[in-house]
Amino acid sequence: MKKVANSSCNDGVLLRMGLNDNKAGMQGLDKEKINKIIMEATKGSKFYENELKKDQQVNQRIEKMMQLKEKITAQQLLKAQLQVDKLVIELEQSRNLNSTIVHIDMDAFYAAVEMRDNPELKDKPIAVGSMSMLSTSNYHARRFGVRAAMPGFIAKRLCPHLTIVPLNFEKYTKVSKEVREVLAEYDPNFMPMGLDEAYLNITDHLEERLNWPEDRRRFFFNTESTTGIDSMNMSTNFNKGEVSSSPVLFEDSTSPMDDNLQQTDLSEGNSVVFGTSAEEVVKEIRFRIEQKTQLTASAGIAPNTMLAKMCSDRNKPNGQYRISPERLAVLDFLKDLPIRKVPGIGKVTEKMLKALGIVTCSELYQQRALLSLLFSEVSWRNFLDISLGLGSTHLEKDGERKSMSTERTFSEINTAEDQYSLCRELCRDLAQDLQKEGLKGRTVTLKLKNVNFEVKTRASTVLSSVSTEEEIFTVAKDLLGTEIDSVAPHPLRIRLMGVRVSGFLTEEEKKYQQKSITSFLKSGKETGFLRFQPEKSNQDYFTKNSEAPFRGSFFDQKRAARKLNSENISPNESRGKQLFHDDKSSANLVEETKEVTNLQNSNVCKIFTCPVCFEKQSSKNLEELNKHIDECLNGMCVEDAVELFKNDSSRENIPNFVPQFKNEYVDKCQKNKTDQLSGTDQSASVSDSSANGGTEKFGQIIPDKSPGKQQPSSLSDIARNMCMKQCLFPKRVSQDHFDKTEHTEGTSSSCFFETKEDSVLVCPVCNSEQKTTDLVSFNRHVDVCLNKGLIQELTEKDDFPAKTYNMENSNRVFSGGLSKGQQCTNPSQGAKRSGLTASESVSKKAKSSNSKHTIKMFFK
DNA sequence: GTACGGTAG
DNA sequence: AGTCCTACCGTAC
Repeated sequence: MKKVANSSCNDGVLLRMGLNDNKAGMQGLDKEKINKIIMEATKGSKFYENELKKDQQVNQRIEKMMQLKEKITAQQLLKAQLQVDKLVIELEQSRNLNSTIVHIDMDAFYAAVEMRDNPELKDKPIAVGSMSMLSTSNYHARRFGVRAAMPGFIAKRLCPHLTIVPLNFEKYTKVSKEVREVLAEYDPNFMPMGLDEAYLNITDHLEERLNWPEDRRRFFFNTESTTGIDSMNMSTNFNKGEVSSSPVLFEDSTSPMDDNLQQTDLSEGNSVVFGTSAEEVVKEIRFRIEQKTQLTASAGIAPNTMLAKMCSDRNKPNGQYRISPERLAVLDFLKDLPIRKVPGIGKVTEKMLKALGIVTCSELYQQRALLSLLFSEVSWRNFLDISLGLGSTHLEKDGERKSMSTERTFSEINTAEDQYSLCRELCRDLAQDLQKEGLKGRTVTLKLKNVNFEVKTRASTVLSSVSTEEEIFTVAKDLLGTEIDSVAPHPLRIRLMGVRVSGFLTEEEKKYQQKSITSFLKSGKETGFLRFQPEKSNQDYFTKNSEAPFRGSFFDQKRAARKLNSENISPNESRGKQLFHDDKSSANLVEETKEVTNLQNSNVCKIFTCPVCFEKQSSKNLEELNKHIDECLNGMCVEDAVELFKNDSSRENIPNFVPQFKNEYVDKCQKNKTDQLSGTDQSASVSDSSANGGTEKFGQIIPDKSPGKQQPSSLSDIARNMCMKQCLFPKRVSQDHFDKTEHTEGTSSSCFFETKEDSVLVCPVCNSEQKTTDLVSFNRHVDVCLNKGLIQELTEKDDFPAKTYNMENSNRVFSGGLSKGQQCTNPSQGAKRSGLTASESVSKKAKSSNSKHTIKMFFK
């Protein structure tokens, strides 16, 4: 369904939209007439103009390809031939003919259901859909060129008597369920593809069936006829191989059952016994479907899904076809098969291949060397599989959904006001759908189609996943705003808007989200996060850890020590170090403790300790980690900033010290401690701030502007605060930067303050001024203070806390800069992100190794 | 990560 | 008067 007519002609838009396989009939139109009418109806429309434009783009692609082809030398081709043929041999060796795959396809499904339920439609040409778009048509209507994916108003011109029935999905779903009940008996793991199609693997069934007594293969005709259709007559025809009594659908079709009927036992008058072959099984399935629903299905039987699908098309409607599981049978089937019949090859690919003289699958095989030079690896390997008749032999349950979207077409909307409210509506709908499935995603995509049918998509990925109307709209409205601005002062004239959410959290991340909240409440139970089970194949993770139980990171222990006022931290335990390691191939972030230093597995949830809240966090990637830190930083709000002094010499580069922060910090420290002990959920304040009108952008909470709250008065205030925070709590870093930075342990190299001489920092613990040239030594002092001398001796050793605060490491994980996708479009965000004024923030590091995006962002 | 296009149902 | 909606994948940057 919903497929435009196959086109064997590749020239022009007209024929693509027309009909090419019109069967001769008393009524109906011939191909030329149909195309003429379509052309008349379509010519001059914006739609048509856009079709022409797209067509030209395809032509350009073809042109490029042909130029490329011209440059190919005989030698290159020969070399390619050898390489490809080597692969062919491998592929042949792996050819698997042992499965029996069935593809079931309900005939003109929606239309058939409507006809079944309304006898008045029986003899009429009908289509299901609306004036603007048809989903499918019955075979009667198809003779007039009325097809799926054709607008109703054009169909009406082709066939003025056409009855257009509105869609009734509930009904189709119900019928589909009935069909599926039958299918499940042959393969409990069958794979539905939409409402009207399914793949089955009947290999096991066939084997079992051999031992079945005849009675188990006997089925009775349904003698109750609740509708106007004479089901008895249908069934009789079914067995005799006569034309089906569904004349409306199949008036001019040949009998579906006139071949291979030998095995079907016509014994009793009201029952049939089916044989044990694959054909018989599929006949049985189709028989049962028809008895149950009064609808017919077509089917294909083959050794893999691709072939099965092509087979089901062969004797449509109400027919079936089988490719026997032999290599030659497969190749014979493909020999003259037009490539357009292959699932996955659409009109564009067809046209491109036609330009290379490839129309049939055997030609596809003949040109394999050339194709390997003109197309991407994925593409030409796919072509090769097709031409060899290779496909998947098992039915994979389709995995987790990857995106969810909603979009709407309407008559022109051109005022920003309407567009925003429409956008909100879409977000509301989408949020509802998302919540139904309990999904949250990080990427929001806005889709727009202007009145010229040009489509645009604009996406934005935020750090904390979204699912509510408000959250989605916050992102979507920005994207929309940018588009409106981009055409200003002209109005944005659109005919479609859509919103999509993707980048869903994995199950583990969902659990993590909940855990991270409860963990705050639990105030840091050591084992909390270890319940984050790594996925399978991570046995060694636990084996290693079972010998030396995870003790928590350095910070964690400190916090625990402080809280419990314990004096029993052994040096060994305290030496657990926190460092970050990036496994580029898996793009995962690893916090390695002594115990898990060699951990390489990519699927493991890594544990780290948040330098802000000191909670252990489990995370699979950098974004997640940074998100948490963002939330913590914001949760503590700007008052938590640490003071920073700068000597007069460089005062112009560093914000002035703001005295009030000093005492506030200390107070806040106390408060945090109490909060944690009393179970106050700090993260709650983060979400609250957005609920209270603070807006969340790019995963960061923009400070609540509500009156009564102490606000940093200006951008520079925010920047200063962030700058201060950055001293104590190294900020985030982009993955890019992270990847590019070398991972040299222990070398405390550049940090923001290293480049400036004689910084004076105030220790947040003892409140004394510390003159320092680098953060490492300052951090060391803080550590010492925190531990009240307990661990002091350790600080003398080289490998200790330096790593904890090591800017080399911290830089990667926390320090300034954005990844490409997080570029700020608005200067205040940019400032907030970077945490520094422009001139300040372009440190040596940023200049040299962070991408230009960062720099650009700084100066926005 | 973003933008766009191809494909299918 | 007038040409859908949802989802996935691949490619290029």
